[in-house]
Amino acid sequence: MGTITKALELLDLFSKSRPEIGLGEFVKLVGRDKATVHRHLVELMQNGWLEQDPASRAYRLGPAILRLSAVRETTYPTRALIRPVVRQLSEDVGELVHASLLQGDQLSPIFFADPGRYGVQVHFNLSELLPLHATSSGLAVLAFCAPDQQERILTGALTAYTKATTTDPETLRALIEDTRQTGIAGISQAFDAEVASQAIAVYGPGDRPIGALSVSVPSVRATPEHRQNIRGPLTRAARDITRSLGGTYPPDHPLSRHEAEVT
Amino acid sequence: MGTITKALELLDLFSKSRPEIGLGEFVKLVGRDKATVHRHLVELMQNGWLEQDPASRAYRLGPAILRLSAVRETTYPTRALIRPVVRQLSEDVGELVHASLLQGDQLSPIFFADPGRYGVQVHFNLSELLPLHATSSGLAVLAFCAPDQQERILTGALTAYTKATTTDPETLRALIEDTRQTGIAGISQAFDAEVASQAIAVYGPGDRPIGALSVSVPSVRATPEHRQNIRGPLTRAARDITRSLGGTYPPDHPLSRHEAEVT
DNA sequence: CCGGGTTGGTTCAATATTTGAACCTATGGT
DNA sequence: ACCATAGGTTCAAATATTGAACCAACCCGG
Repeated sequence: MGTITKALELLDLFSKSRPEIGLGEFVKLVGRDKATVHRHLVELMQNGWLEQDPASRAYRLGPAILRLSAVRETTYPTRALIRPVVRQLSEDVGELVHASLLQGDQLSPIFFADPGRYGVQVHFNLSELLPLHATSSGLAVLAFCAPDQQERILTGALTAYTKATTTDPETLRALIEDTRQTGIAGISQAFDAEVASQAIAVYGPGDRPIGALSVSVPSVRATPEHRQNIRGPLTRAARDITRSLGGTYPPDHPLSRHEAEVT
Repeated sequence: MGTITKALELLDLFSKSRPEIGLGEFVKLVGRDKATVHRHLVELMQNGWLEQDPASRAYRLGPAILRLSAVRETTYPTRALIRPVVRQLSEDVGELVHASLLQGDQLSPIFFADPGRYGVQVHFNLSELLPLHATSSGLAVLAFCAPDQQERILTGALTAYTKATTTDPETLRALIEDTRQTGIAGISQAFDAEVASQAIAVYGPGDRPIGALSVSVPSVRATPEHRQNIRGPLTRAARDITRSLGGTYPPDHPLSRHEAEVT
């Protein structure tokens, strides 16, 4: 692992629930030497990627991030393109919908919408990275991503988030095979014990998925009929996103065949 | 310069006018070896900070940025706090107003507002970094920043953006001294030949400025009266921002004295 | 006001990582 | 078929990174 990756990992530790991190906490979280971590923090700070609270001495994300995210969104407005589709789908199926983009070996959620219709609704925490092996979005991507990446995930550490998380590589391979057949990944209670979700990969100009679109349903409402009713709108929405990102579904993906659309 | 800084410099090259950069272009821009640059690009890409267009092979900013900027804004909404003040000030003075945050030895603009009132209006390009020595915002920060940073800037390369840019360290020192007296930095035609601007530093919890608030006027309208009329609202707006960011003006800044308010 | 615990930060020799000249490959133009 | 250009790779040499030990400041109970 190179120095750059180590430094970027430090940045990835930030999230909504952990917006400020002290030196000691960093050390605990990444398990590297204090001197090393400190040097990295200082270098990130000098470049505006972090700033330090003068009082608590804790570090938080710096202004460099803001500028670059503005650059990315004005020149390549993925988020803006995805937003209306996610909103609409959420309305249509009456459930929480979120879209995320592949970032290394994890998924980075970039937008979610909650119809706010039922009393019970899935709560979604934007700004936490999602694992590929324990979420339907992850599975949707994993099933069609580069073979070496798939292998890396399957042979790597498979964290169990709930009792139902699949941590056996072979079982996971079977799930991947299913997903490759239908194009739709379905997972229940593997990341959150109360949630069942379905997801479809979305593509950009390349022939590998760049992310996924997912519908999450509280387990109590996850009947086979409800799940079935979601598939049509989900498929159409995923197609929309892929199209507006300038992508197409490659031959190895079921959605490349028009007649395969689930209705 | 450490590896991390080198990699982050690559990211900083992106801007609205340069949203995609190829390997060769990177090499020209940073003047480092192709192999080095490539290794850095790959590492940034593996972490989701860059992505590569499959067709053109050019690199662009990746989704990691989006997530982190969301984290920063939800937990420490600088941009959201600054936005209304910039808008209001722009309305009040009828000119382009922008706020930027110190990022290393440059300023990163984070918001601007244009009243859209006159026919001639300063055009502002968000998402380009601003130099400290050639902009009023920069001067406002430079006058009150850490001595070693000031020294580094003054003794470093002072790029001339126009014929009027101050590139002599001693002249710059005099400008800094002026700014320290009044708290307001004024510069004409030093960065853009058609623009004169005034700026005031803004502070966070620490005792060094974290950025600046600036009003830009087209040279043709920059009469002494107009400039004078701007100072009051600008001072009040800068105070507002500093206050809402949890900061105060330190003793070495003229704005720390309440009676010093320009009216 | 003392002393022990905690957290942030620094040093410097040992060492692993980065570096870059040269090389390879693919693509597009003529 | 050729050359030019751009992206990408290799491996020995050089350099930057590393981490155990150390220092300093702060907090808190006695």
